[in-house]
Amino acid sequence: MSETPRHFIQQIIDADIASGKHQKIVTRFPPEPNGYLHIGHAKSICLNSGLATEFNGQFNLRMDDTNPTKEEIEYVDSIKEDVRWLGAEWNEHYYQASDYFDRMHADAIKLIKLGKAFVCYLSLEEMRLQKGDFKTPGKNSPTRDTNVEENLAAFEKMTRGEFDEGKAVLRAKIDMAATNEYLRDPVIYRIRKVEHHNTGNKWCVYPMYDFAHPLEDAYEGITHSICTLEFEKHRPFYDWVINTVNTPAKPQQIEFARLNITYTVLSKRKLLELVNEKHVSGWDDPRMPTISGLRRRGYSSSSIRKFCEVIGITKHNSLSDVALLEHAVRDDLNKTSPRFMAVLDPIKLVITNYPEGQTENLEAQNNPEDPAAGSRSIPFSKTLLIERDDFIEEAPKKYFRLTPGQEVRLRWAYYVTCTHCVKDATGKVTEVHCTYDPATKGGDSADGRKVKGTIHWVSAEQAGDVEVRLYDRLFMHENLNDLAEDDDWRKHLNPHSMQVIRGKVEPALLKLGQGSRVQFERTGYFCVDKESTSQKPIFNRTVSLKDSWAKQVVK
RNA sequence: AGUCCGAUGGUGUAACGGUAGCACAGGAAAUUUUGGUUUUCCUUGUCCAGGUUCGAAUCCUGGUCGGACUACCA
Repeated sequence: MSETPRHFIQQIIDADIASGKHQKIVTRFPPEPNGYLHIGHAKSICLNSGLATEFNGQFNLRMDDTNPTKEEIEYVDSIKEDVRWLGAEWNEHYYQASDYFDRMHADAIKLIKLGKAFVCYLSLEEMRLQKGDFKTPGKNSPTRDTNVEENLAAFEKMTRGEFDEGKAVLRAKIDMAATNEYLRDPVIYRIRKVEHHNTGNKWCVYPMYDFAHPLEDAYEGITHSICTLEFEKHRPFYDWVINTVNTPAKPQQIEFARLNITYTVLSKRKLLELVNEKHVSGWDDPRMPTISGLRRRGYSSSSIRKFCEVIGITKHNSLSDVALLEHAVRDDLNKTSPRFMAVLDPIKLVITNYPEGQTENLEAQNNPEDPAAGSRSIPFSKTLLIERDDFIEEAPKKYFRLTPGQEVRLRWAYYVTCTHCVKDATGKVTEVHCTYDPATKGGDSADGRKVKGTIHWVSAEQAGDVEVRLYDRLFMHENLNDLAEDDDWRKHLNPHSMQVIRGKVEPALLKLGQGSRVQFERTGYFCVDKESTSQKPIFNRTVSLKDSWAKQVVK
């Protein structure tokens, strides 16, 4: 009878609490530190930490670092930073799979002693051949029935480094005829003579994910081990490990659908390639769907959490419209970001009847959505800069901006009436001229006269110069999971995903620190880039404002 | 091909045998010192075929379509 609908995982937990199966729940987010976190991970982080919060349970952050050849400390650091930034609180519950290597090794020996694991000397290729396929059952390994003592000794030799890589593995002994291939005597330990970023050279045998993961969960007392759909078929082996090793805790694996977003790639491999092939400037390029990229782009963590809430949790694959993400950030930034005026494509506006050389300061509200945000003062003078497309000499119907004879409001300033424009030899408009009504100071007319249009401006003399980076979607193709095999996803990169321009801004904008999020009135939400300095201010466009006039024009 | 999983407007989701609802997107209007915001209204949906039932998105059967799986990766 709750107002908010409950997704299937919440329902499972509701039932587990009701039945007394668990008094307290424990969830975890277990990234492999081999890449940066992206918005798809955010979905999982919000889910797991959100459940822990909702049920007053515990949330663990755990590095799943069981493969020393792919993982790096750089990634560990970025993952922690991103999870923290998202607001998921792990408190003291930070763990690393590599911290459990001793216990896992002991549990592998336990399996050998139970007659449930054996050392196998088949080559990779031989093992593949003997595995069978959908139709045909696999063949038993020649060493499948080796006795416990020999297996123990052989595993000891593996552990001491007496075999070369690939010469021996430890396998679970289950059933080579199982319809689920993950039960056909899967490999649980392999030899890797590589330094591990955490355990150094202590080990040369490392556990496989399918063996390690259920144990990690059990060691930590995870009650609900939530993962993505592709692990569904691994669940029988997950349960086999838990039950055969007979761990005190019995975590339950639950799968949900991973996130897909239109015009976006969310595979670690492709993101890595975007970085390595220099299609973007790095993992935190503002066009990247990584957490660090979104953050640099100006997304707030609350907008990302909101997005994750809105898309829901299900068991079927779907493709979320990127507009949902953009809506979440606009909605948040509308309420929270202060407004400023910035002109991105300037053209001169001369107020012919305004006194030459005079400057006055005008008061502007910082955020109409939030009176508590206060106000600021903006310099005004005879020569202003306005947006080039806020003037059209021969305007279409319903055009509310400047055109000869039309009166508009300069935001927070005066009503002005356009008189004419000045053009250069090529016919390009170089100046717009107008007259102002001194009685409309502040942007209001005492006689009740209305204007349809309000435009933004900056005072030419006082305006600051800034670099503005206009970002657009990285890809032009809607569903990048749906390409033909011979179709390279790189061919769908948007060549105009970043446009760098010079803008003119009101002075107050120059005082902002890196990461500040603002709205440029009538244009969009922007934030101060991390490369921004007082000598060279840089603004990133997070997302444009909705523009119903632009839609009108298209029609 | 086999096994498993799934299918609700254009998109993402809710409804747990009893009025198909919400959000986004799209459209129309009102308000507006941002053609923003806000408000109101509108368009569009239960994969198909049978069955059970007074009643089916929901349960059953069979199809169709989609996804996952054939690593000493996670």
